[in-house]
Amino acid sequence: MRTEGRAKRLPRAVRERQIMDAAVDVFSRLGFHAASMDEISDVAGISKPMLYAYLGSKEELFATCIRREATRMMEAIATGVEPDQEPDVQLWSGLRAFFGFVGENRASWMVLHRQASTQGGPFAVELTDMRTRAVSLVAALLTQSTKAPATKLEAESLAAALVGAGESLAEWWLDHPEEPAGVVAARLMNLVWMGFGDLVDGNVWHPPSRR
Amino acid sequence: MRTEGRAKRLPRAVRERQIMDAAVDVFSRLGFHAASMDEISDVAGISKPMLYAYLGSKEELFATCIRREATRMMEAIATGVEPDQEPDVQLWSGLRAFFGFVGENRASWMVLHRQASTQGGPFAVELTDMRTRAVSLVAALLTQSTKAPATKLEAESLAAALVGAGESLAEWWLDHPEEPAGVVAARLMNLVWMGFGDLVDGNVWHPPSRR
DNA sequence: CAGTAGTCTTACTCGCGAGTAGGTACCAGG
DNA sequence: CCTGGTACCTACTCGCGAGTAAGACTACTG
Repeated sequence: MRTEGRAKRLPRAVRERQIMDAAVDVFSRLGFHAASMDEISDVAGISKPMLYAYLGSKEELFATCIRREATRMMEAIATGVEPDQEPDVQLWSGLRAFFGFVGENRASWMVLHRQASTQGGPFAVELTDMRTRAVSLVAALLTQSTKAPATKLEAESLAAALVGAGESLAEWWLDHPEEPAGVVAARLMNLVWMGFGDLVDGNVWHPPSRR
Repeated sequence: MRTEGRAKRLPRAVRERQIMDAAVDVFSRLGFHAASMDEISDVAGISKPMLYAYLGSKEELFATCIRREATRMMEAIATGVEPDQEPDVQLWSGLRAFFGFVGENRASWMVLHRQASTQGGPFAVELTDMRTRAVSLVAALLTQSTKAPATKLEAESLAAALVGAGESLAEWWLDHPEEPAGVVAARLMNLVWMGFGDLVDGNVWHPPSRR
């Protein structure tokens, strides 16, 4: 991963990108505390003072990583989802987009999910923000469905459970990469839409290919 | 939380308990890296060398905490679940036991879920062990249900999703402590057993009080 | 070609925290 | 009252990592 070519004297914007990429990589592998600024500057192929000059302190750098990756991910999902469709189709497209993103951005996902959630610092804010947006999205989807959950609290907690199920399944997926994204997404779709009760009886939810 | 009475010259077994309790408390609040041995010994009301004499290095201490709390939790669930019952009732009792434990042992839960899962060290083993046991438990429950998921992989991933949903909902619950454990458990039960599809149509799952 | 702005480096300081050396108090049993 | 053992302490060493001082090298601009 180490940058080799020693390409010298690059413009600031480019360097910042390189540094951010390196930081996400290192943070995802080691976690916030265990990651050292020396390691990050090393992976980025620059010296430490550059790092401080461009991205500030370690905490600032981490927060910036979170923000960037969270934005990337929410955009990926927003792009993938299809509004003005039946609730089940909306959920389905959202899940596909989510698992698609995780599959192609494992490091981003690890920084977001594992690292950010544990460090109680100013980062939790960024992360909680994104998670809240995701939960609200799902909660809105549930509420808009006819006789769905009554109270706001109920919808929110169900949405939290669903988001958590997605996160956890994504985590599991990291250990079983042989499965394609679509299959994993479909599985979760079936779980949350049909429920075990129906699955036990052999009733499954079909993707919109039949439409 | 600081131990005041300066009760002196206690037998080793008692001190070890105190130290473990203090360690779980500190680890849960600060995480593995940010927690210092000085802080732990301070909270436990003893000096650092005692800590090292009794519980070994920081890593050993942390691993011991994980093991103890994981065991406590799995025992709580095993005690709460009712085998030889219909699958839905088994799941229901398991969920109740789980949320009951988390509600009364927030610190234990945080150490287990947030801290242990992120530190890639030798702890992950302990934690993964427990999680695997939990997932296997659920997977077995699913497989034993008649026409349930075909492949082993499918059952496992669904179980992982369910366990994750539980973890996530427990996390959400920490921010909404006003809700009683039973309500939260019932909500998850409805989600995973009935699915949104049924919930949207107003079909809910009833706890076994009707039996 | 001097000046100025921006890129980039080596070589430090300094505090924090893991782990330890070397003791002191207290309680057995002889 | 001595002898050993166990509980317990103060006061260190020492490395690692965050953050910085001070300057060098390049490139554009007049």
